[in-house]
Amino acid sequence: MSDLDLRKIRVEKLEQLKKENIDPYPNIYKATHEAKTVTDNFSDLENKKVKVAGRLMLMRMQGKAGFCHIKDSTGMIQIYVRLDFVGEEKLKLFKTLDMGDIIGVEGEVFKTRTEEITIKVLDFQLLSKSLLPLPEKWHGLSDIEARYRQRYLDLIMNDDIKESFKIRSRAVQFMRNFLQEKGFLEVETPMMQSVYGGAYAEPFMTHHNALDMDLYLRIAPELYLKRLIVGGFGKVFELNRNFRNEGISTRHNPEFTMLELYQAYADYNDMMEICEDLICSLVKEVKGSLKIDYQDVTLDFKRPWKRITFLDAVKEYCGVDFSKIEKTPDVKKAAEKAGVKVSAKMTKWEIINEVFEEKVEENLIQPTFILDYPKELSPLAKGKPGNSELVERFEPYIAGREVGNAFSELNDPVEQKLRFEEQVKKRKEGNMEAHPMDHDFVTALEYGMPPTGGLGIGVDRIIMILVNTASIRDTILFPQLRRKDDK
RNA sequence: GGGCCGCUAGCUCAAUUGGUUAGAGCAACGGACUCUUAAUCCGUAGGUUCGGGGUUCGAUUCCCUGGCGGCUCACCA
Repeated sequence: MSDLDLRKIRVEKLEQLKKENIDPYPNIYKATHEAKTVTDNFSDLENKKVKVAGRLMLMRMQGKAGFCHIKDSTGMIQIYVRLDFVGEEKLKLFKTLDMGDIIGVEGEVFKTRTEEITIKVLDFQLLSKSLLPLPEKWHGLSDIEARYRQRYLDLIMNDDIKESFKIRSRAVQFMRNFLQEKGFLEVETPMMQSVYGGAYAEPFMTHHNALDMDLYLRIAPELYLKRLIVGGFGKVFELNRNFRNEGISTRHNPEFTMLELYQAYADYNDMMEICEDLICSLVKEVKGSLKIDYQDVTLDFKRPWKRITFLDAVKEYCGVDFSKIEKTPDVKKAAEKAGVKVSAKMTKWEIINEVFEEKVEENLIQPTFILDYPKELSPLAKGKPGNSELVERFEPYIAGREVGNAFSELNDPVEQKLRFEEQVKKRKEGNMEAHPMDHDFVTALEYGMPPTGGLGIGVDRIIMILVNTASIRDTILFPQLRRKDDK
């Protein structure tokens, strides 16, 4: 039977209901209890009247009586409908109901012979007629594409995905509370920017008609948050969406959630402390332990996490000590010898970074801080004293993936301007991910920004670990998909 | 964007080397059934096999092309 036929039958039922003056979509129903509160408080509620509302998920009718399960936001509960209790009219009406219909039931709480907590229905009301059949009750909805495109069906049928999004909500809430308790002020800065910056990425472009001006969706809030530090806020954070116009993968969605925080009179060591504290507290809160299973490994978040410099990490996993190699051609030779492909126009630090990505990242399973990155690749970070080529920057890695980025913020306006100019030069050479010049940001720095530490954490990637999924799509309710024409 | 894999009834899945009229369970419809648990039993109906083209006496199956998805590589930091 095609879905149109199935729908037609239900539409006819709908018409019939209207003929009988039954509103299939009444405005309100006041339930007194949720499914879980009934099952959790049976001893108090036994033989008492309750009103519960939910979606019909299972029906076992046997002529003049029947058991069904309804599901509300808290879970499932069994209901028992019987001719003796509801009368002939209502039983007839009940039999016309379909799985997926949303009903409100009023009745007494009892236990069946098999000890299942059940509501003996004395009266019920249809609250919303469902016109389309639900997926199969046993296997549910497993088609991955359908689960993303019709997430509502996924949520109705698959309790585990619903649980994942509850965890996500709790985690985000936890991060906000954690930071607010530490004195950080949550702020909101522009998502539509005329100059974008704060990360290496291509932006989405849009246009404001009244101003007749192109705008970019932000790739990061960084430069605005630092303006706020200039303005005198001591601790700020923003937890919201970023947009990057790049490939989609199990680890990338075009819009994703980022936490960025900035603290005046702090440096990257302070950020490391906050990062460790935040993530460990979060893991403990959500998972109840600092040791958790993720895919096929066990992650141990016990503090302190491993700390190793960028160059030492390359040395450890690739066997080459690039700190001892000065000239670009020699760096290139060493990289190629290590089996890393490099192109002719790459600079020394781009090559070493390539080696890091190829050889090191996949090994960083346990929570690890990689410290002291190349200055050339970190145009917003402050230099490391005593080394002209490195900056005070770290990235936390978990399960082989970069989950954040932090540094002692560059607050020297003259140097910042030079760094931007280097970026602009790279752009002209064809690197479209390089930063554009942001004159106003430099101006802000010229008024003076205190020494500041900043930290960014990829929220979706942290959630992936908490809900043990290999795909970022399982942490985003409506992941981006290619448009599919209906009909 | 490249490579590999997938797409069959509303859902979950079958269909022999290319061979009758594409099957089954659930859902639906009709009937029986007043403590069921994926309720059971009897019966009925339901298909653009992702779209288009080709090869063939014959295509769900083979070829070409397009669509969508998954994994992966690239881009991404």
